[in-house]
Amino acid sequence: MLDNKQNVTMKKYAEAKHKPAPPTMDRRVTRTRQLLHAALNALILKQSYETISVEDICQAANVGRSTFYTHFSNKDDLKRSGLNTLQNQLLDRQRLALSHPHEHRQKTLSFSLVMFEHARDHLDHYRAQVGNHGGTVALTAIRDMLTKLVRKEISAKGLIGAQKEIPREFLVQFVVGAFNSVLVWWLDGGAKIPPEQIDAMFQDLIAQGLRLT
Amino acid sequence: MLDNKQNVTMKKYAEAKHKPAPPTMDRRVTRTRQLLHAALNALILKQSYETISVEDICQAANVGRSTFYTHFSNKDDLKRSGLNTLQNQLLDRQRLALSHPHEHRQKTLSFSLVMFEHARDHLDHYRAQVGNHGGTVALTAIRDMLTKLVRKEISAKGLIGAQKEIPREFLVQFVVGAFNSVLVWWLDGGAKIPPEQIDAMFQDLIAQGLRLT
DNA sequence: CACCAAACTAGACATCGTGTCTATAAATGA
DNA sequence: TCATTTATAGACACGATGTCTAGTTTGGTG
Repeated sequence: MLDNKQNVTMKKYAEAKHKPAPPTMDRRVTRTRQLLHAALNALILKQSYETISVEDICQAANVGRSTFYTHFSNKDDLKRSGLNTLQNQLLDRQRLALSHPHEHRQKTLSFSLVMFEHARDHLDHYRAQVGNHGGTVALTAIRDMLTKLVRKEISAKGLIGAQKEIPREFLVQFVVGAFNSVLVWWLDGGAKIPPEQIDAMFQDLIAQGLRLT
Repeated sequence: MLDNKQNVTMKKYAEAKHKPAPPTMDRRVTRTRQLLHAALNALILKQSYETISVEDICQAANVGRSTFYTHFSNKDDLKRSGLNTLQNQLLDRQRLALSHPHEHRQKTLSFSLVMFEHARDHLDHYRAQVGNHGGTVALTAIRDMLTKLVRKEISAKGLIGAQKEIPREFLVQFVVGAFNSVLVWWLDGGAKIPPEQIDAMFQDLIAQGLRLT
């Protein structure tokens, strides 16, 4: 029932979740997918993700609607797939950064700068995928990934005084929520502030708190 | 074109955005709306908001689908309308709290405790409307409201040292993001921790920052 | 270059959810 | 009781989704 001829053929390229990319990929496949991703990203910058139809994407990409469904099972699938590329790059950088423990300042969370920089380097993708217009799909994915990262970073470090009695998960949610919010704001504003600077601001608030008079 | 007989009649009760409630309301109207709200809230606790159809809601409420549309223009409208009730109550409490300046601790943001308490007092509503299953509608609304509140609170107070150079809006986004995230986490977990305690934790992190060793 | 397998495509199809409208029955409040 | 307001079933047009078929085009390989 499920083994449709077309689907079976395309499964050859099925992105096995975490393997890099199949050795060689038919040019047409590459082209089509790239066109669809680009089209979606372009559309998101103009209208909200929810209001975009598969038809719209195909039209913008100049690709037949039938073709869309041989590559992706629906709109969310397309979006997620685009996000995965970014995510893997990001995780690679993250690992790289952590593998240099000499620069690893102790009292600091290290995930944020890497992420701000990565976002700057792929600004268009990020604005579409993660910005306000991008809908829930990407934000959920990013949030999940961040949550794991932060959980690990916080667990690896100790806490001082009264904060020992605060549930770890509370801290994680606090940090991730604050970061996510700031990131979206930064992206929607066009990422005018340089990564190092916005990260410094974020680190300052995380470490020092909000100092009101 | 737009003046349909039914719509015109129902407009009598149109909630004029911020006026309290019409003097007398037909029993049937009250009953129907209440049923629909309850049904939606109940459904949200079982499945995600996006997957719920108007048909589903009507079935759960035991109300004709035609009837639905004489009261609300769509699913989001119903949701928002439910949220408005909560919001107005919350804003009232907020005003009340601010009108007692003697308890008004200076170096502190005051919105959070009021909100945690209000959430505790209407837990079922909140879990449905604001929790993770609740979709984007409510979160957006809550976020907007919070943003205004926090913006006002921060502007009213001064900042110390390096933080003077951080954009106000950055601070606002940081605080709102952190709070929202914590609130959702708390609600999804069943709000086991008492409001005073979770607020103390929040205030501690906002004021002192994350103290890592 | 010629060929075959793989990818593209238009278009048909069934299905579902939406929002509007009409005509009728039922409930309400005066 | 009675005029008015609601509730309702059901029909309708519409648009989007996901599947499928049959025919065309394309790219990689021998």
